[in-house]
This record gives sequence, C-alpha cells and structure tokens, in this order.
Amino acid sequence: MEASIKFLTQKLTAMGIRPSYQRIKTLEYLYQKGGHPTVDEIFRALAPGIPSLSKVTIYNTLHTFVDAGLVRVVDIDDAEMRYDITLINHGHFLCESCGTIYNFEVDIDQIPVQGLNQFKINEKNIHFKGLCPNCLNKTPQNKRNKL
Amino acid sequence: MEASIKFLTQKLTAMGIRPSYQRIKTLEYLYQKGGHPTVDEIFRALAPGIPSLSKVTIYNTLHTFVDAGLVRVVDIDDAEMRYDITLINHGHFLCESCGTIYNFEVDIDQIPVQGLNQFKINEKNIHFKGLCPNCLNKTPQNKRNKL
DNA sequence: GTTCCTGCAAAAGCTTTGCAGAAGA
DNA sequence: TCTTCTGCAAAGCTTTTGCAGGAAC
Repeated sequence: MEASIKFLTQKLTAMGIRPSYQRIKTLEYLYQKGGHPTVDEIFRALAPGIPSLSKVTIYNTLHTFVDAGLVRVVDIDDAEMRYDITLINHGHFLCESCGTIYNFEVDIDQIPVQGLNQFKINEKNIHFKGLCPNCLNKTPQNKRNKL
Repeated sequence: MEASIKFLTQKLTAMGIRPSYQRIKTLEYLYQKGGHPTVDEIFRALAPGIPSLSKVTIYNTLHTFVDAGLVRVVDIDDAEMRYDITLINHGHFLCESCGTIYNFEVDIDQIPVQGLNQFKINEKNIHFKGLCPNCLNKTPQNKRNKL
C-alpha cells in the first residue's frame, strides 16, 4: 500500500490529528506492515529510527487513531491488543501454533443473525482460531505455548 | 438451567475434574448466572459463601474448566476475560453504553468465508458492539467510559 | 504565546507463579 | 499415604496516569 510522507501527513491532518513525526511513522508502519501488530511490535520497529521514542507515545498515538476511526482494535489476542488499519469487512484467523493472525474475506452484513432487531450495531467482528497451512504441514503439531 | 449439586459433581467427575467445593460452586454460578461473568464477578458472588475463597482459585478453576472444554473464553472485553458456559453456536453483543453482553443466535457454520480452504478451524467467534434496546431508549446516549 | 505532544517515572489493574498447608482419593 | 487443590504473598505484564520539557501552530 502506497504511503508517502505527504499522503500520511494529509491523512492525519484531514482527520484533525496533528502530524507529528511519531504519528506519521506509526501510521506509515501500519500501512506498510499491513498486519495486526501489537504496541510492542510497533515500538520495536520504530525505536531504532526514533531513539527518544517512548512506548507511551505508541499507546497515545494508537488511542488517537482509534478515536478518529483510522484504525481498529483487534481483540483476538488474550494477552495484548492488536491494531488493524484495514477497515473493509474482513475476519481474523489466529493460528494457535505460530500466533500469526490472517485476514480472510467475509461479507459480515450477510451473516444471518436472530435476536438483534432492537439493537443498534456499530461494529461487527468475526474471528476464528485454529491452525494455518504452514503449521499444518509441520508434524508433530505442537500447541503454541501461551506467551 | 437445572444445576443440582449431584449434577454438578457428576459433570466434573465425568470430565476428570476433582469436584471440590470451590469448583462445584463456580460451576453452579456459571450455570445459574448464565451470562458472561468476569473472574472478579464470580469471586464477589462466591466469596460471601466461602469466606476463605481466593481469587487465585477462581483463576485456577476457570483454567481447568477451559482446558476440559467445559467453558469458553469470551474475549469481547478489552480489560478483563469473560467466561461462558453455553457451548452452542451463538454470537456475543457488547453494549457500549451499559457494558452488558448479550447472546444472539447465529449459525456460524453458514457464514460464507473465502480464503480459509487450507486452514484447520478449531473455534469460531463472532461479536458485535453497539447499543442495546435499554440504552437506546435513554436519551441522551452517553458513550460508556472505558473502565 | 498558547496549545498540544512527547516521554520519563510511577502507579494501576489483571493474571500468573512459588510455596506451604489442607483436603480429597 | 500420596496426589491434588487451595490460598497467601509476591511477581510479571500490559496499559494508564501525572507531570515537566519540548514541539507544533
């Protein structure tokens, strides 16, 4: 996904978010990585380039992004929060062996549900757990230790 | 849901779990309450009846139950884990105003997904967020503060 | 100049671990 | 008796909060 500094700056400004260097770099990482990183992963990726960087700033930045609707929280992981910039309808698959989170396509609005007629739905999440193809091909299949 | 001491004891024994008083009471609470309680909620409910009870025991007990497949972890809540004894296919709806978690019916196996042909799926979760009817009827609709 | 942001330090909160005594088989 | 369970104390970890200096507008 293309993510020039100019594009990122404009994106932030358009959202009413001040385009600080830390925020630009965090947003850039989210676009380039494209996965579902934890705060710690983002921090470890950006820290070498921003020696003064604090993990608190990553927390602050992500909260700002979530409040602005720029990223979404993925709470498929019991231990840590994960953040996801892809906003189109998709589900998440957590491999219980290697811990990788995959996206898969799902038309969330077509899911037939009953009993929510009176409810106002703001957010729909779907996540599966199991084993990914890579781990299925390895034998024996060791269950992932909880980190 | 019926949950006599005898039934609970047999249930635990059948699962290979020693039917201690704490475990019976925890299982009884899960059956009677039927909701999606946190560790703290279970602890506060049982502590008056078991003065010596420790929260650690609730953690141990729930881990035992989860390992045995007796209950399921519901990770719709960012802050705390919730546990759910209903094992039939259903989704969870979190009201962002009052924090209540509702069940709703959904045929999870009928959800059309693409891209998971090579994956082994062990667990399927679906959770929505929004406002429940009770909170919709109240105006103004205050957004729930993060706890 | 004023507002907002960053990041250090510390605190807060949930969960896990180590261990000694108690309970169950 | 021997294994397993309970629960106190303490630690581990992620996340939040308070605050002073600094950056952005």
